[in-house]
Amino acid sequence: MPAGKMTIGSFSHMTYLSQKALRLYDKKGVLVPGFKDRFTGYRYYTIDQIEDALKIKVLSKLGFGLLEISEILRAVGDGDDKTVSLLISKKHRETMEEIGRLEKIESLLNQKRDFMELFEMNVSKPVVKDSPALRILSARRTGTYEQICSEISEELIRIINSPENREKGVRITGPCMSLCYDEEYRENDADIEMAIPVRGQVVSDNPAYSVRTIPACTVVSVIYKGPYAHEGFSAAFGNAFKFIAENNLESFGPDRQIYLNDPSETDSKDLLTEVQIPVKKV
Amino acid sequence: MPAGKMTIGSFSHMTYLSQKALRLYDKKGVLVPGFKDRFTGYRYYTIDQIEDALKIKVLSKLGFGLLEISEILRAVGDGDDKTVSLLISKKHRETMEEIGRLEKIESLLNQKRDFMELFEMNVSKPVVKDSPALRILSARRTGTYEQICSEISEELIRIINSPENREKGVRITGPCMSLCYDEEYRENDADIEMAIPVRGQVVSDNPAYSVRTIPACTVVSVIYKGPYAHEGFSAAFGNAFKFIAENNLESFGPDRQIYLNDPSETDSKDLLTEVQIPVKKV
DNA sequence: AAAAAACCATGACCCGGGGGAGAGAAATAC
DNA sequence: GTATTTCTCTCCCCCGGGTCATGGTTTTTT
Repeated sequence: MPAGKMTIGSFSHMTYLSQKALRLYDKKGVLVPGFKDRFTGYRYYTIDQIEDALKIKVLSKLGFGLLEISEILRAVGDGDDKTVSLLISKKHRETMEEIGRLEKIESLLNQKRDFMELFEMNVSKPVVKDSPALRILSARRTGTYEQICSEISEELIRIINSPENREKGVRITGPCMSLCYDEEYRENDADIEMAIPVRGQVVSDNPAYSVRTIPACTVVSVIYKGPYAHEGFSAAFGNAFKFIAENNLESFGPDRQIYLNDPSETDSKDLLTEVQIPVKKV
Repeated sequence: MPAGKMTIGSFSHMTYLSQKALRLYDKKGVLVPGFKDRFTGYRYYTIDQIEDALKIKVLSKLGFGLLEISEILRAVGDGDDKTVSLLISKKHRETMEEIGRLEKIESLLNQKRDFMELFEMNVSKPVVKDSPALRILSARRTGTYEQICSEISEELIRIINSPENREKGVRITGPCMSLCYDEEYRENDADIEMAIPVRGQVVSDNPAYSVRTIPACTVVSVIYKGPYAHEGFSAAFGNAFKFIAENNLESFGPDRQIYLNDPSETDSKDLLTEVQIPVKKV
């Protein structure tokens, strides 16, 4: 019965598991050495454990985590085939999903070889997120986009910067935004509410400009970079609605555009706009 | 100029990057907030940084590490297209390799659905490793496997356990092994050296049994589980030699079989044997 | 002006090990 | 019997954040 027990080094040599890994398995209880010197802490493995080690190695290469490996080994020991095959098919599913994810990445990397293009992508991917309730000062009007935006936003700033409101601690709490009430996109005669998030009691001499709170809601959001009057801008909407359709969502309520930087002091090609489309929760 | 700077929370909302991630990026220097309150430690981001954040997010989703992302952003800033495309193609390669690896795993998981089969695999994958020099007590003889093994190993144990050698501190330092000098596998008339690793000065009354040191060498190794007289055993050799051929290695010198557990006290189906085939270094 | 709510900060643990430091133990050599 | 080499031990940092926990700040509400 030569070498009934082995040190971690020789066990490592036999199983092709690193000493580091073996120590970890010991700590995690996945593979605890048969003997352990109380005083020196030395680990001594038995020959029987080679088998377990080989199993662990196989499972590990297959992508199972240590916790799953422990479960599987226990289930195998108990003859619990159901648990085992459940874990297997779960891992199989996960692996296929991961492959799909990587394949998408691969095609992107392959396609955009010269890469700078990747950064020219001026429409981000659509994302579902929760938009908090906002207390806004706003006015709603019909006309062309440019007109309404410039007119109303000027007036909004004027109101907020009035001495009266300044004294009352009224302040802007977020970027300027517009809400579009049209069902379809229209160039002229758009029905638009221009708004700016505020804090404090706003006093307005113009009754068209009032404070209200838009409720929190779930939105599909894309960020667009570039001038307002660009194809990419509608592409942003396009992407968002495509995403909504693909995911069986239903949009409702006014779309929002949030002007993340100031048109008056930003080069138009660097403008950032977030498009938010409220959707019903799933 | 509404909201010239944002807290980490609103920046997180805009960029879809978690606060945790943003703090990490700050620490790693990948994306440092534009302003930072010296006393409270609060981070304030500027609108310009949204762009960087979006880039980082894209790169991160593509699988780049933070270090690589920093490099890319810097290179992009410097207009250093070469570095960028190098990093891209590197990542592309890595991604394809990863896909290949996962596809192999996927087919294994798919194929061995009922899984218990996976553990019935009684031949491990061939591996190249370095085998250390060993000081052995051995004898070489011609005959059938069974005969030689049982005869010689009995004698080896007898010699080592003799009172004389016991007193001199002679001890066994590893599992029993055999070296096969035949070019081809042969059932009868095999030329076999049976050996056992020892320590100390061994005294032998039989000149056929002598101590020598087999040199360290590189070997291809497979571990086989099961009875010696099983198909799987030759499968182990088969796997190993296939592996050697596939990797353009050249085998030389006697093959070794290492008997990891004791035949006399182990059920034959649980026997573990390591097959080592010395190969020339590449 | 005080109380409450929301927000932000740091820090530690988790995955699965690789890499390395410094100290103690075991084997070999003389 | 001693000295040297070789093992082995534990402890800490690294990847890229998710997930608490605890405590300070800011904003909002009353």
